[in-house]
Amino acid sequence: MVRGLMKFPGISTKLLNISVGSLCKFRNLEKAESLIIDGIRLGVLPDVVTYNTLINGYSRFVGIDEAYAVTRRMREAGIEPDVATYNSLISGAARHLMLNRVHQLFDEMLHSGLSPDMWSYNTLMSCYFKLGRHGEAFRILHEHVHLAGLSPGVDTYNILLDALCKSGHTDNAIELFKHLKTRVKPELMTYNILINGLCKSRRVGYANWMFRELKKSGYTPNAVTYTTMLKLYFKTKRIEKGLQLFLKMKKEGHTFDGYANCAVVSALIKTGRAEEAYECMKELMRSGTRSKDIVSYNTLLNLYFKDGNLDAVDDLLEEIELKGFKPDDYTHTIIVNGLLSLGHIGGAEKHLACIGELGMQPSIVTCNCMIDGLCKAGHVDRAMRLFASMKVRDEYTYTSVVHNLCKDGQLVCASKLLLSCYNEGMKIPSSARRAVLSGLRMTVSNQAARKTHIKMKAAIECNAVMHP
DNA sequence: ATAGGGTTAG
Repeated sequence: MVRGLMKFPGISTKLLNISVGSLCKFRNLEKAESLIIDGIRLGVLPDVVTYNTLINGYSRFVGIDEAYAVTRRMREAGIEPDVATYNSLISGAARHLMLNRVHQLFDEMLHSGLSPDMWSYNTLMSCYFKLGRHGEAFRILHEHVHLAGLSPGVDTYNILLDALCKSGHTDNAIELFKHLKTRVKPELMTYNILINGLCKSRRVGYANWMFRELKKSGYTPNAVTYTTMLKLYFKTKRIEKGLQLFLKMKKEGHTFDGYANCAVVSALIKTGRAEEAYECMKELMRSGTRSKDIVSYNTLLNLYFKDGNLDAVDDLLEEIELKGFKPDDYTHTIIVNGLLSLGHIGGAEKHLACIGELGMQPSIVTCNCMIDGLCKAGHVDRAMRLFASMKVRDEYTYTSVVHNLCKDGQLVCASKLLLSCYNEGMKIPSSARRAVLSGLRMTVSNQAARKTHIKMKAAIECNAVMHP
């Protein structure tokens, strides 16, 4: 291949870059590097683009240190890194949320006399957003971007909109959308981000409005748009409408990657339609290898568990390992929850322990399932021990514990936990409050307990006014 | 750099 390049001096480096680019794209970094070395031997000199391509590959697929090591080799070859080099390194560090590293690279870039561009700042801002540090992200936009004389592009707005939506500030997102339309042309992605954010916060009317805006602006909805709408239908219990949309998606070729299938299957499982779920899952597994990822395996695993098909579960777990997919938090939750719902309490506890042995930390969702399952199997004491050991808990943890303590007659404990939720501003469904109050209302013979109950009731009712 | 799928309580 390289010998061929020799025949075309001048364009040979361009051809080298194209080859290096496609090798890097398919994670073939060693081959890309040896191609560069062969090239040098034969007089085809790599340029800054060649090295940037390689650095980008290392940064994406290997690691930030390995990517950085290439910049040294680059300098040795007499080529100085440019802004694109640093942007690749920065995005690698940002992907792993290594904020210190990101800042270090910014400093180094400035010291080399290079100015960060809009892409650099976009990466920095998205890193701050992912860390939940919105204030600092906006500070970068207002102070650094404008100071540098840069102006936000549509991609900057996309990042801002997504962050606003995901943090629940959908009103601000809508305002920002109206503003950005006066400055840049929204992309299809811009609409998709907004529709998704509006759907997730149940702003159905606005979501439909944005969908119409999308079509008015001349774009055609894509697989992402439709999958988002599909989820909205399922969430609002419009199963038939969702299934109709899925049919349309299939006809128009929007189900190639299996995303929609997974959404449909899990909706069918939840509504007890296992037969149809199997049918839909079969379509997914028949299609290209691209759609068989850990998410589709998790979906299928959940289906087998909900169907009580433990033999199929075993086979599937073996297949997952054989194919080299790595079980994630969802996989473990599905296993623990599946075992619990089939009455295999000991098996679930064993699996929970084995997560730690695999070097992973059981997720909060997995623990929530375990707590709920233990309670329902009558082991409230064991559940409360796990509850006590959890460093972070969410509304699922508390809702489950409060309900189960009520059922177990531990009303004072349930009341205290419920009150602590109100104090922390946690959103607890009103059903939990009703359970506690009706428990407390039951007459107790013991005079002291009765007094405590009355006090608890008063405190909870007082909170009910402030947290309806 | 930025969009969609899979797990839990009532």
